[in-house]
Amino acid sequence: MKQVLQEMIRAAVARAHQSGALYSDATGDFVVEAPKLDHHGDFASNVALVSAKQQRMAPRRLAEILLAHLDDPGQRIERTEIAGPGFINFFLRPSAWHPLLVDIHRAGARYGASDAGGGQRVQVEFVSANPTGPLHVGHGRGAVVGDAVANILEAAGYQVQREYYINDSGRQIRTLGLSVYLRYAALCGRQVDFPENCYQGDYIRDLAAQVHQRRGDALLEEEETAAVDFCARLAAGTILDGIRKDLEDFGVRFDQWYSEQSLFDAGRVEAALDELRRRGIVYEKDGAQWCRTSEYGDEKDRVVVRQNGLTTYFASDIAYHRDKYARGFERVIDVWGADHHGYVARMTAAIEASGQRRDQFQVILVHLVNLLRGGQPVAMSTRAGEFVTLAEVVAEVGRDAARFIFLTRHHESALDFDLELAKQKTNDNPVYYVQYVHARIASILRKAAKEHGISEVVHDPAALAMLTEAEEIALIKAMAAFPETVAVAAAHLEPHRVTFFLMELAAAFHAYYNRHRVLTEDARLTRGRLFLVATVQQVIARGLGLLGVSAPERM
RNA sequence: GCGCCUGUAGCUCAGCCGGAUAGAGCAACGGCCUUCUAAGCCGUGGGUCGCAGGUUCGAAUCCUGCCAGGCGCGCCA
Repeated sequence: MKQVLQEMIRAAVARAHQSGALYSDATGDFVVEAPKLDHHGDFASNVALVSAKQQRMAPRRLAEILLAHLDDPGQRIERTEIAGPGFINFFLRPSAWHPLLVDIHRAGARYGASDAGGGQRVQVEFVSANPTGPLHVGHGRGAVVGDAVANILEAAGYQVQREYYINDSGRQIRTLGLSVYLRYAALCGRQVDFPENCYQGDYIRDLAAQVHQRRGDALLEEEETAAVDFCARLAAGTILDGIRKDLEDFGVRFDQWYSEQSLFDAGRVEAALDELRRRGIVYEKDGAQWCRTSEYGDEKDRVVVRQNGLTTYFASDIAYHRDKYARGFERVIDVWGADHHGYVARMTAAIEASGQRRDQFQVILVHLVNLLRGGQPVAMSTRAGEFVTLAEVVAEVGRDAARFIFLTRHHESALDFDLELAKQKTNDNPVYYVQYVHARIASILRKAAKEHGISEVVHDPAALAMLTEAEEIALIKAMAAFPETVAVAAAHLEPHRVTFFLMELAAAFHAYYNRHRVLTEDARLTRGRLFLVATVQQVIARGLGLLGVSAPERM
């Protein structure tokens, strides 16, 4: 509809220019948009303001000339007005909206999709929590944001791969092994000091018990390094299995689980460093090896090989990201916790130094989640091992509520997650507000089949023509915003836009539902309204689907 | 000290690649269930968009400076 009006305006300018009413046929960079206020019409354009200077004419006068030359062959426009400093407001006839309803209905699940991405291969890497402990709510937010972004990019025409990077090498894993080993030794009756920098949580004791169950006291006889290594591998494997299960229960699936250790095993870390050395980007200083990230926008150069000969985490990351592009991804998106934001510049620098463009790499920084219960903060201390896990939260409030709430804020804004609120089945809880629309419509459709013998929603132009109530047009207008919402959400990597869209569409539906009946005495009107609500149901389902939230038939 | 993020109604937040009288939800107050699910709807009140400048016909939005809060600034991961 916007495009139609845009074309009409362009044509009007051209016509006015031809007739000599305007100096120029230039339109400037004008927009047609849905105004915030209803009484500003269905659409408004700033064309007269934008091109007033070029046309050497006052905006309002220019607007008048444009309107005089406006041709509306489709008879879509009911009336127009010139308002404020020179906006042109368009008020459309209800009939102008009806074809859109048919389009949406026909498009089905493809409605809102586009080919903006042109099939470009994109990788979204998210969660990637170290397998040293269970996932907590913060990981949950990252999981949902990453998953929803991936869905939205798919809808926008990208070919998306979801990946989880497993940090299964390095010191944290050794610390994990040591933690389990020490708890195990204690189980065997040894007197042990448990250092503060070891993992404190109860799950470590559980893992130690597993070790004991499997090996008895025998591990104590082995050399400590080997024993710790055994504990590390067993613990990391067990924890990772738990993480997989928690994510699966949360509706998050990955196409690929990529092991850091495999990078070393395949020699990719050395290969990446070798290449950078050859190109003089990695150099030696003070007995360590450094990457010249400062030449690519970072504050300073970064160490990739320490004095002790061990590579840093950053070195693996360089190799890992190099491999991502080698695997054919043209764009790479990483979802990180906001506390890692200091890492963005160096990673971007490394990627550019490795031969990619910096715009091929984007980081989504997901901010903190404050867990509350009834408005009171829930005590959480990772260090002391006291935290509420993602699995516990999902078990308590449900997958849909948790996912939806994680997406009710911009990801760069801290989020308060109140467990009590999330469980409430009231309008305080937006997930039910939206799902309820789907369930209500399902209920109507069931009743239509059962009591009115209407088993199929059919397109009948005469029936659609009867959809003239303000609430009906408002519903169609709300749905009309979906493709742009998806497109903008994809362009900005902002899934919360879909959430807000759904809440608005839901509000429009509930208002309609309370004011008008779908199933009426008038068969034709009923047919039209059924077509309308079936379309709404379909868009709601599609939107919820992008967020990974279910669309229930009953509630 | 430097860098990033945040600052919008009593509370929680949208809006931020410039547009009209800044929007929702919650909370407060008042209404709506013999009819498709009240997990719903309708109405009322509520604002120096952190502050100060600048650019612009026009700024919550862009630029500069300041203030407040969060986070980050390792040869840790």
